[in-house]
Amino acid sequence: MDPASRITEAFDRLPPQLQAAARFVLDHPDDVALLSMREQARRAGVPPVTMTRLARQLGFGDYREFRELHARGLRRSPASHFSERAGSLQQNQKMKGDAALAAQIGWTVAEHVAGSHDDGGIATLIAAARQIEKARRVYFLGARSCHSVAFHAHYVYSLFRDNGLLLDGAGDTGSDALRHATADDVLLAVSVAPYASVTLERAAYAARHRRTSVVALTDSKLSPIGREAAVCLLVRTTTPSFFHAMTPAFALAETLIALLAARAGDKALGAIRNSEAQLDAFATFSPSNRRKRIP
Amino acid sequence: MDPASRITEAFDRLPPQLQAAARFVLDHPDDVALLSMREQARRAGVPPVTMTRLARQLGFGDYREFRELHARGLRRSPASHFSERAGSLQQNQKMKGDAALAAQIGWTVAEHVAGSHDDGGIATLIAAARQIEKARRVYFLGARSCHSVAFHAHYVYSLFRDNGLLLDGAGDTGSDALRHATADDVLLAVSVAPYASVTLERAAYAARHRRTSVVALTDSKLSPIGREAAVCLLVRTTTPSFFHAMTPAFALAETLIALLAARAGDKALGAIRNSEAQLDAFATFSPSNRRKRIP
DNA sequence: AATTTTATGAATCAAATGTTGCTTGACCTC
DNA sequence: GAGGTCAAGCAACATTTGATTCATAAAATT
Repeated sequence: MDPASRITEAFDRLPPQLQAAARFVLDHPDDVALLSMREQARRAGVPPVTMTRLARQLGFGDYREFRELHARGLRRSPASHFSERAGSLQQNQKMKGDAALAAQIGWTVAEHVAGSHDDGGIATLIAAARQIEKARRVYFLGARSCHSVAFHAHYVYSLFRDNGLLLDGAGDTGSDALRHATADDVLLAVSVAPYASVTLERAAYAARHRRTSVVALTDSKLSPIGREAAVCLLVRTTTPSFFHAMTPAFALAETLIALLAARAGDKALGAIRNSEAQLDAFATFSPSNRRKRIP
Repeated sequence: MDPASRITEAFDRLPPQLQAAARFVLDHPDDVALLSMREQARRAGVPPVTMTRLARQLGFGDYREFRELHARGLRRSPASHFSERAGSLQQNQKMKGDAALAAQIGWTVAEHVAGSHDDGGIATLIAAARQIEKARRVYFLGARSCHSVAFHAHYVYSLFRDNGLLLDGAGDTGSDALRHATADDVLLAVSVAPYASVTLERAAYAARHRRTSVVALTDSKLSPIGREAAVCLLVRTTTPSFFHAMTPAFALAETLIALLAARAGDKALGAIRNSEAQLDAFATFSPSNRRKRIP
């Protein structure tokens, strides 16, 4: 529950000194997260113990708990929706071992997905869409763990545009097409740590020698590819598991393509009908339960 | 001056370890203000000294100075304490057109990811893991939009097990390997609407003629492939966008593989070190900022 | 090849943090 | 007035924090 309302609710039942502390907390919630507890006590004009007691009185085990709740409200990407749910679920059910791990992975990733779609994320998403829309040709590049992302983006993109090219030819011919890249083209490059060398080399080649604008889908502005890029789509990849997660990158790529389709409007719709007809002719999909949307 | 721009400006002149620290700071500015310096160092994967040195290098006398600059950017204006950040909702409504769509997609998908990791989801996830663990061989199958999911699952799986096989040979030889499938094998088949015919045919062949158990990653227990399956991992694919989302399926697959790695414990760890060594020999990854986990 | 310079992490240090135990004093009840 | 309860604060505590020192390793320079 929101700590502020918890305080106001309990305020009247508090002894005078605790009320003084509570008032300070209520008036300076940011300080609770940013200052040391002793410093808060100093400013509130109470001895440090009082702060401890306040937290305890409000039902927290720790002052750390209390502080972290305030910190969560302060963070700029407050996607905390999922981890909150995680906490309660886990306490209720006392998941153990594998189940707990799996659950934590799921919630963390969900949070990362939501987090990459915050205001800043969407702004860059739109910037990327603009770049791609005016491109003569769009190259999709991603190696190893990032390959699936590039592949999928290209696949869906190709359902409504015919100027997309996936750079993954067999026999190391993957990037031959880049030889014909121009300054009017866009390279959508996917690369998160650990950064596959091929991707970096090819993106650098495209950017420097072909003057192609690079839209990077990566994990940091300062990643090798982020520095090369005109637009930088950022995602988190950390998880409690052994590996890092590609799901957030996948999600952002998917949204980007959906955004492009939406912006193309009827044009995209017509193209998709076209694709459907062609795929029908090949009996690509099972006839039962046919849906409207292809991918 | 803005610490972020000060970092990007000085980044190139920094030694590698300081760059690692700088990256963390730039990627997690909130954490700089809210976490202890040592904790930041831990998360950045550098010793605590490095953080001190970074602050000093950037022209701050103290780490405290550095942190306080970040804290200042975090503080809310006094007025907003009471409106309690109804921000996210309001902003969503203020958003228009593309931005609103993108935000909604992100939110919906995040919800689906979290939803597929609920109690039931995790139970089946563990059931699937059990099946796979005792398998002689594990086949990965997914066509079209589901290909990326199968590909990624196989890629990560192969980092610590050598009995995985991706069914996607060129020239329509994709499923020749299934001819040697046995009842001791498992087929992980990914198939969501609209269901690609190849996947269904091949899964049916494996299940009926080879007696191979099928673990299905699909959108309904009643989907063509769900009825064939021994274990059924379910995901939602609906979005407000034109297409349906593959991200939830991707996420669940990723968790499944992570779960397998975790359950394998040290065995998996050793195998991964092995993979790392081999990839190092081929200089697969960029040496800068090497992280611990591969995929 | 030799020498200087730079980069890095382990060990160490004093300062601070949050907590606990104990004491004091006020107020109430019987 | 004795006994009890509750607030409140002091002092000591083990931890943790951020900084410093020093030895070694790696680059750059001569």
